[in-house]
Amino acid sequence: MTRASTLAYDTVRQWILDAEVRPGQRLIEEDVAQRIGVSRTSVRDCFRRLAADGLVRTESSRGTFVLDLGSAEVDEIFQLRAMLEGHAASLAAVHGQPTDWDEMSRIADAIDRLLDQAGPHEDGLLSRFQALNTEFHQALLRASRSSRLQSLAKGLLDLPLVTLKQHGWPGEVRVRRSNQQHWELIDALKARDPFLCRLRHQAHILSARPRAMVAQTVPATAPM
Amino acid sequence: MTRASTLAYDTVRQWILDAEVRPGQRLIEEDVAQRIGVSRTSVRDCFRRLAADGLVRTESSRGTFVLDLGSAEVDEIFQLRAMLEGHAASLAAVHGQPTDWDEMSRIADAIDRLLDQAGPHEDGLLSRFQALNTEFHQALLRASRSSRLQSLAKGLLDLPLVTLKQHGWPGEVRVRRSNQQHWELIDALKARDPFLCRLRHQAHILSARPRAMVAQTVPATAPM
DNA sequence: GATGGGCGCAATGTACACAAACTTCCGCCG
DNA sequence: CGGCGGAAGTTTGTGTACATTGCGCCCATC
Repeated sequence: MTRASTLAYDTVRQWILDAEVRPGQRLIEEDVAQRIGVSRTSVRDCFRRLAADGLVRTESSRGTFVLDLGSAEVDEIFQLRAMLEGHAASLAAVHGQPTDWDEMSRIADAIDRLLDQAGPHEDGLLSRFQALNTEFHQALLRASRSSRLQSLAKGLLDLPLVTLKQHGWPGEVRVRRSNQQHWELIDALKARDPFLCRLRHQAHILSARPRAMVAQTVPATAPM
Repeated sequence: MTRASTLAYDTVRQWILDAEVRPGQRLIEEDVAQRIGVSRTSVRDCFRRLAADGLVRTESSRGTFVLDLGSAEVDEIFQLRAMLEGHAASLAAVHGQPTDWDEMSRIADAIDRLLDQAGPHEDGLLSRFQALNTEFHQALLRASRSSRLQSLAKGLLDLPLVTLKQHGWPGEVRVRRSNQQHWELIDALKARDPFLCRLRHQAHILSARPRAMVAQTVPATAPM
């Protein structure tokens, strides 16, 4: 699993996240194997790992298909992320260390600098922001010191990325506001206020949710 | 993936849940393949699926090892279950159908009958109760009509089973009380009270948590 | 006697070949 | 003309053989 299988995994994963393969598209083992230059065995192995991540689904004897999320499902994922990462934020307020705040500050600063340096609408800006944003959220998860929670929430982080990419650049105003919320979370963490951390981070995540189809979910039972 | 691989998956999964292989034990692909009567290929496939379930972990080039949970991790899992399944309960109160209540009632009734029929301490009673109990919780998850939440929570259901088995039969009083809580949840679902459903089910799950090491977690930030 | 390096074995990782299954398309019958 | 059934082709599932890697033991040297 050291070389070929991991190469295949990284490659196909990037294809999916970069939308180089369409959502819902069928991936044929031999095609993928030839494109990457490894054997079908390794590709099958990589498909299993991607299936575990939820990035593809494999139907018995019928093929594996790239993740295709409806807007209702995207909304569902954001709700779950709000619940799980909100919990992580409150745990981080208690179990986190100053080095964790440093790490998160470093990433938030990188996002600020990215926005300052970047021109009006550079290509790849969205991808670089998403990468840093994901890093920030993962740093928070690590700070919670809860490995199970970490792996659960991590599994939800990447899923909506391909959908979000289709929405295009959300606009500098929204992105700056989002990073402002990152800094506010860091403040609450430093103050070691678990309740405030939970609420701020939940609000932050739900703010980033795409606007379509916010109805149909149940406000009264929103995650707390 | 239809025959051999699934056979291997079911078999090894049962080994783990029945504690026929020790937690932390290394599983050697060829040994397992010979014991089950399939090839190493299928066993590798089944290991990947078990790793996705979290029942084993595979270290690159070093082997796959049976899940071994410390008591702190078990407690962590129960906290997460309370949060996730509590949310599922509130969603079920809104999205659930009468057929769902029927299904859950059927299972709760089966648990009652199991306790009535069984003598003082029949062997395998614990396993049969755990099976029915898992069924009940899965029925609730289905009633939530949230596929993502369902798969997340389902992944946590089986994990502590092997540890719980080591604690032995919890006693008829506790089991009857647990099933009483099942009936109370069904009542709240029928009343379509999301908030009450969430609270009752969270309390139910935390009640079933093993007693050791309940400290070290953070009461003030308990999942809501 | 202890430590470090190299060699050998065992288990995993990879490739390829064969078998089973699903899909599709074409022909036949109603 | 339409629907159903079968056969061929494509794709996945499984088994086996080979390469690679990690680990431990043994021997040599200090």
